[in-house]
Amino acid sequence: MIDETLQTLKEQGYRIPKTRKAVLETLASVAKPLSADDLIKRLTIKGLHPNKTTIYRELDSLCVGGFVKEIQLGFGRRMYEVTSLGHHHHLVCTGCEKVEDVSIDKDMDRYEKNISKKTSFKISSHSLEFFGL
Amino acid sequence: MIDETLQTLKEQGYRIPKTRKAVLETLASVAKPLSADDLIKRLTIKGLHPNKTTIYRELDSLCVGGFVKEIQLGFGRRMYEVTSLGHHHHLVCTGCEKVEDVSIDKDMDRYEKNISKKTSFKISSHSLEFFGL
DNA sequence: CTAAATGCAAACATTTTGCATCAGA
DNA sequence: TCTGATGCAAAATGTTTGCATTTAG
Repeated sequence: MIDETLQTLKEQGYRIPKTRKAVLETLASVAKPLSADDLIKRLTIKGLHPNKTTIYRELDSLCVGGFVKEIQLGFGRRMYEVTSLGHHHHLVCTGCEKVEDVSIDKDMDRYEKNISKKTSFKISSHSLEFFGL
Repeated sequence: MIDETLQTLKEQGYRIPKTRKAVLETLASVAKPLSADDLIKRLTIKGLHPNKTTIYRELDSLCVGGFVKEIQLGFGRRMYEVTSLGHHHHLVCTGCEKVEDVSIDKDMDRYEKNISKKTSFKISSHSLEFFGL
């Protein structure tokens, strides 16, 4: 639930203006990657009229706080997802830009550890996308 | 060798102006993802002065032809690699943007097939990036 | 009250388009 | 020669910044 997230935000000194709440609610309920522009459209439907600057700043804050993360899908714009969905991968349709989630993580940890061992690279995350139709 | 690529290009009706040759040579010799701007800088050092429009168009053509592919590293700009390097994954330093290649593909095909079976999604490619320091 | 959040306009960075000109085969 | 490639200027996208104003707590 996002109530928990809001609580954490408050404790960290963030305030909870309606835009922030709506951004989190929207990202959580859609459960798909959205762009800044997607968010503006969805909030507008809800009767809010957030400035794009606000949305970009909002997404940035939430990323820094770890509540949201940015993902790269090759759409020519940044896409964002709530982290509370848990780690997963994406099926990306190269035709219509539709995105679905998949989780097939069993072996990924092993991979990461292997690579870290071999290369002394400190891995903090990975992203795996499948492209197709 | 890129001679082979150039030959293929010719057979497909492409011409081989010096910019195209230099773009392919550079991408092949650097063997790391480069942005349009990186390419312009490198070609300038080689005494060429390609217009950015030309470079973007060039990269686009080579992608369509399958000689080059675009990869998403979250740098805020598109990065390109020659496909002749073979499929591999990337270790991306989130501090300095340095990129290294890794190939750990043994199980990926199995994953792809599994997903295709379960979801009727036709996978044409995947990308896997590890982020860290 | 006061620091955080917002809006606006303008700046930035990257990529694309239209059109006239140039050049490889 | 003829079509593909190029250059230039301008526009389209997506994102960021500075600064004055508003607002949540």
